[in-house]
Amino acid sequence: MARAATTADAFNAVAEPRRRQILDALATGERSVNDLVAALDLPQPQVSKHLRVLREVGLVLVREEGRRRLYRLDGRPLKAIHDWVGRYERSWSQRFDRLDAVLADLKDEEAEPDGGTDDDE
Amino acid sequence: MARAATTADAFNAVAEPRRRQILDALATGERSVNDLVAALDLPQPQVSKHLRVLREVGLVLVREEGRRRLYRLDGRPLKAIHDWVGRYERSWSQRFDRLDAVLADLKDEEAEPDGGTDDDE
DNA sequence: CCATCATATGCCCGTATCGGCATATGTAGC
DNA sequence: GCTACATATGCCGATACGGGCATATGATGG
Repeated sequence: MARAATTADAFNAVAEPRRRQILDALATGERSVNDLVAALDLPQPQVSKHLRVLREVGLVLVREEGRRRLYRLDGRPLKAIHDWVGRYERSWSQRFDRLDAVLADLKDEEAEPDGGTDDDE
Repeated sequence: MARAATTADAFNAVAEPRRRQILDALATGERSVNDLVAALDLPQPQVSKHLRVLREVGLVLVREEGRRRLYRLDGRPLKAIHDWVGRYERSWSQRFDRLDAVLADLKDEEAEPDGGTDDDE
């Protein structure tokens, strides 16, 4: 089977650093391919290929203007990532550490009703 | 070169759905490998391999208890993802749509000072 | 119509993936 | 020590990636 296609979903598409760079560059607004080539200092074919992936997962939209193509960000597919990752916020935010400790203690008590080390608070 | 290693960073590690499932299962608390095997209905070697990847990027911690290994979530590496994705929140949140439209209009005016279609808003 | 600019595709390579299966390592208990 | 359990590792095949480079497609202007 191998790894899931990069076009499988936003998670895979965005795992590639260059693709994130492209999105970052597009955050300011519409840009042509050549614009991006200059901004990211990458060979043009690569940029086009990365844009293809981003387009297939719906992260960018294209608009044709004369002979150039203007790419535009569409971050909606990122919401899924944000939502999923957001569920773990407690696990890095100091703000939730105390709560987690309490929950862990409660779980321990469930498992061992006789209570073990009753480390304070 | 090929795709970046799955162990390159949290972005790549988490792009794999099964690994997300594992993290989800660990969100409740520590679990042994066999626990996860049962919960996810996956062959044990696969679970072990996925756990290896998650460990290498620091998303899980292990604790040895007798002959079993208890894995525990450590979501800190997810913060980078959350931070990056968070910068795009405006692009999916309705809350920011109006602001974006205004910004886009401003940009258009910059580009075409003679004004084009002045579709009201 | 022909040359030029802008972008997309195609092909080759080396690499690392994930899945499946067998097996190695390691611990527990008799 | 040997057997059973728990987990990790190794090897295989298939796949598709990302980079490099050449080239096709497409639109513009003379």
